[in-house]
Amino acid sequence: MLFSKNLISWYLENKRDLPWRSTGDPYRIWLSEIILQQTRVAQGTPYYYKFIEAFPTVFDLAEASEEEVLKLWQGLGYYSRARNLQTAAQFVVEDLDGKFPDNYKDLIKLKGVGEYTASAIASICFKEPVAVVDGNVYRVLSRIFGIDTPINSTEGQKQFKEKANRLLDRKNPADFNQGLMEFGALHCTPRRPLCDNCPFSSECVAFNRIQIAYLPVKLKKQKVRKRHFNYLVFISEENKTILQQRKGKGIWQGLYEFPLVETYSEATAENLVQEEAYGYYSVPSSSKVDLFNIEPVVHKLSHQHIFTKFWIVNCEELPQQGISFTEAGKLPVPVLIEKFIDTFDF
DNA sequence: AAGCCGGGGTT
DNA sequence: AACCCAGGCTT
Repeated sequence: MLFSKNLISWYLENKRDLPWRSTGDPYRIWLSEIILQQTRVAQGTPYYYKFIEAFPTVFDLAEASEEEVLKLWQGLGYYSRARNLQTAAQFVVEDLDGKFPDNYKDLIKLKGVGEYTASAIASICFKEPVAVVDGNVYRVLSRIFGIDTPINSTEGQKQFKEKANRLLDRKNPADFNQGLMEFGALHCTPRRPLCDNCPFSSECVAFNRIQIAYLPVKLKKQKVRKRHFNYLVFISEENKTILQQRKGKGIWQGLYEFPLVETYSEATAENLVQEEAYGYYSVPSSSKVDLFNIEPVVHKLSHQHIFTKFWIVNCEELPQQGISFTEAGKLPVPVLIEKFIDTFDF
């Protein structure tokens, strides 16, 4: 009780003025929460404005094409969020008569809405007493209460969820939840938290034991996979090129890229031609292949490092249907491709 | 339970 | 280079 009271008063004095804090519209809160999944406020905010402008209501979003949504989402990453966003919007319009769900149980049925997001929307928009547990909450609670169960273990998730729900101010879950996250984002930060000016320092277990650096506990780190991508940048005499859509599983699903030859190690012009001979792409024998970048471009994802070579293929006619560079610029592409296009400057 | 899914900021 | 970010889905 004292904890929640202190927390909420800290929040009311220190909270940032963010665009989604001036609305009670569950559609807008939902949109902001999806955008902010694993994404910093500073990175997500421009996208929030773009989406609200392009799709002021859930009906507008439901009617858009998937390509339009992906193009607006371009650069934000985790593209399944964009696809799920639209699936959920269409579900709300077609199955719920355009009325957004107003409780946790129904919210979590939406594609892309998990325990965290359902709790956030339910508490913020409808004052339902359900505690959120995100990265901030793990950090703040583990430190103040000295909980050293790994936050990415099943036991840890259960434990932190129970703790948050016991602490929750059931009369004001909106400010409690946002306050806990805001406190983690602004004050109890991962590195160098502001302990000398902390309203909880007298009771904080980590501070009293000088163990801030050791909490929260997180199990192992995933090792990074290294991949070698070779993009064939076709350029015809008509100044057209080839982009194709990534399908199936894996990264960048639904986005467009140049024809890709992936190799197990760094490719040379010789073995690249051999790879092609295996039937991926037929490069017209009359065409000239030039390596654009001597040193591979390293594109780093959280779980993969992609070493990339761009091969310029000048040819009279394209081996398949091509598009102009102007059209290519309108398609959603990974940041890796976007940066190349900007550099190459057709 | 573990693996996969982006891009960028911070240290 | 490692860690983290208003996590969720698939296997």
